[in-house]
Amino acid sequence: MESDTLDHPSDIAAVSTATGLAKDTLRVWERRYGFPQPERDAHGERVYPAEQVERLRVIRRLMDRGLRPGAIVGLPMQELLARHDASADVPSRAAAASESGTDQESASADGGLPPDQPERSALVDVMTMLKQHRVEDMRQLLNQILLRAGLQRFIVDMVVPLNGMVGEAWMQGRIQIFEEHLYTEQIKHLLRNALGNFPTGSQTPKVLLTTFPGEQHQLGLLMAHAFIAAEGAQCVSLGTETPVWDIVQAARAHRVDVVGLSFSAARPVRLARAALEDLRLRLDPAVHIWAGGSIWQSARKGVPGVTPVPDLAGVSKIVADWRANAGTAASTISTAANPALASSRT
Amino acid sequence: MESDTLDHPSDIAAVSTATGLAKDTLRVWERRYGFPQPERDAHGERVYPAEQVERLRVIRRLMDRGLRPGAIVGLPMQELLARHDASADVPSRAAAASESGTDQESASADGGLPPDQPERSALVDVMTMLKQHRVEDMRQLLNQILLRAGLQRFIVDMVVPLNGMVGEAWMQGRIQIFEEHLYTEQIKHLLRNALGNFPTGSQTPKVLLTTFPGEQHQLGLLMAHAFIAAEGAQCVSLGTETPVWDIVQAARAHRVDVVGLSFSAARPVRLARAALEDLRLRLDPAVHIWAGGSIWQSARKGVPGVTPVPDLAGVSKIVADWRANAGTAASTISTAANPALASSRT
DNA sequence: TAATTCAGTTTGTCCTAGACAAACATGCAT
DNA sequence: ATGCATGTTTGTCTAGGACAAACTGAATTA
Repeated sequence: MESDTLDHPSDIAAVSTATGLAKDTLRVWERRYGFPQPERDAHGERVYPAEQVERLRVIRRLMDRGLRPGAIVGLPMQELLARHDASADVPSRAAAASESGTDQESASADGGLPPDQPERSALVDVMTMLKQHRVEDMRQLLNQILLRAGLQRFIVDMVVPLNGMVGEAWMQGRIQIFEEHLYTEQIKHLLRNALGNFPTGSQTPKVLLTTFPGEQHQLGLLMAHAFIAAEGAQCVSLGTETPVWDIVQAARAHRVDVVGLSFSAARPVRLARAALEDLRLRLDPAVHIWAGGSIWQSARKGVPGVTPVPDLAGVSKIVADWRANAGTAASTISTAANPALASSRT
Repeated sequence: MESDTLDHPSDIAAVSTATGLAKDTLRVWERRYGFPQPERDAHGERVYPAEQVERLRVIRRLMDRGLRPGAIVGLPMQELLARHDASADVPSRAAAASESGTDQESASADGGLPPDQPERSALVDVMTMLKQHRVEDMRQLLNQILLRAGLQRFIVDMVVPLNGMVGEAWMQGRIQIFEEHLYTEQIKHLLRNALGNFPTGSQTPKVLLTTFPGEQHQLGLLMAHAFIAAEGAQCVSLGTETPVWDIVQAARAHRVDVVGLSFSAARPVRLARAALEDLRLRLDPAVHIWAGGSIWQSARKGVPGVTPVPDLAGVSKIVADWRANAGTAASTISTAANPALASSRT
């Protein structure tokens, strides 16, 4: 039961999708670090033993936490797990609570909520149910908490920590990928349902929500959507992966006040920044851009004309700010570096 | 209003994500067919003019309809659109009604429903609202039809044709990508909501639903989920892109009777077949595999031990069949070639 | 007429190895 | 402590060659 590590070798394409590492990257690592070191089939093509794939996945996880390939790629499994524990403790509470294999919006270790929530044990209960595949029970419990705590608190106190725990558990092999999928699916279901019952109030600001191409990241987007909607703003979601140009078009067509983008920690900061700059350039200067998600944990500098939203709890404030000085041209705001970092790095 | 074709050049990575064509493929086409023919930047790297990207997208669309690259890659835009109209008519009604840019489960041009549905005009209304960005009106109309027609008829009579129309409209430049996204998002919302109100009946069979890695394809999966749930079966959805091995684990853990996979027409048949064979091999022989979606329009042979579900209307029958001879080992069934083809090819 | 087999062609992906810019770390000066 | 100049790390791009799987279409058989 414990166990069954994937036991069959895969070609480079399979490894690439399984780990999220580009094929080019896999080849270049082999050249540079000597790992992975796949066998070759009759035709000279790479064949990766399952054990190496497993290691690659863990490496990927560590990288999402900010560790750099050169420091970890060669290491044996045991050592990797040790690094993992290490990185969970010291570097920053934010990074520790953050991230999940699933995908997730942001962490709010210091989100300004009572430290001893009554939901503490509920978290454990949910994990237990997940591990025992009691889907129906899990859904009921979550739903009950949602109703009791309200949408925003539910997200901050339950969903965010759960994302972390689920990712953690996967990393340590305590749960399988399919259980992670199952969890994600339930949460999405719940949030969508809750969202459906919200009046599509025509309050300001009107926010267009989506992600850039490459950011599949549904749960994060959905959490943002729910949070902003709960704040009384009017949301239009385009789903994930909208090309920049189409975001511009959509913003124009819907006459939105704000474009909200969601990012996961999983992708290179460089791409995100380039896309953001591109968007800022093409978008009407009067339209604000809010960029939320875990990139802000690894990015040092912000992007001119873009408001960083390092955690969900910050949403309320930003909406309030917007309402305070509505109509101000966006591109002059927040040229400064990301303030979120100042607090967590030390 | 009409227009704004994307007006800025992109590098190979951007083109790859924008068109869904692999980078290797883009390079090899250039070598073989002389198209695309990107310019080069100061560093000798490819820079694709917007016009070529546009053409590539149309080519991609035509390929999804079954046309082969060699026949169309060199052609100018005008000619491409002509081919498009041609392919919509003659080859097969199935292929014409099928496919959409969004993504879609299957077509049922001959799904056994009254040819003159009262919803005929509703389809046009929805398209109009979409083009005018009257999101709220659109949602209300769709919801109303859903309630009146019931889930299954709603999907077959509204969603499937709409998917086709939206894809069509995009192809002809009558709507933008973001409008397509918007449409998809609304439908997902609606279906999830409907699904949420369904009792999670513990009837047989118990079906595990997901897609293979690489198949992002949420809408198709969701439609299948809704359809099967409406049939009274018990569904567990893992969301999209579950690795084969994890499907096996999940099937075991949940003791399901059937594993249902959803496929889009967009991806190479070869990969799908390989994955299916792999899955068949690892899965308990008593568990049936249902493979639904538009692959069956381009695949000639079926896969041993896998039941093809070429269109949603077929689901009812297959569920009924299962109930009739429940418990029969699955791997002996349907070794024959795909029956769906016999009718459409001639 | 319809299904099979066989050759011939098309097509996507993989291979190697070199190059370079952007992101990062580090040390130095203010 | 903060700003700027290093040096290093790292992902992605390039080239043309190779090959197997998927397709086409004709010839064959039931």
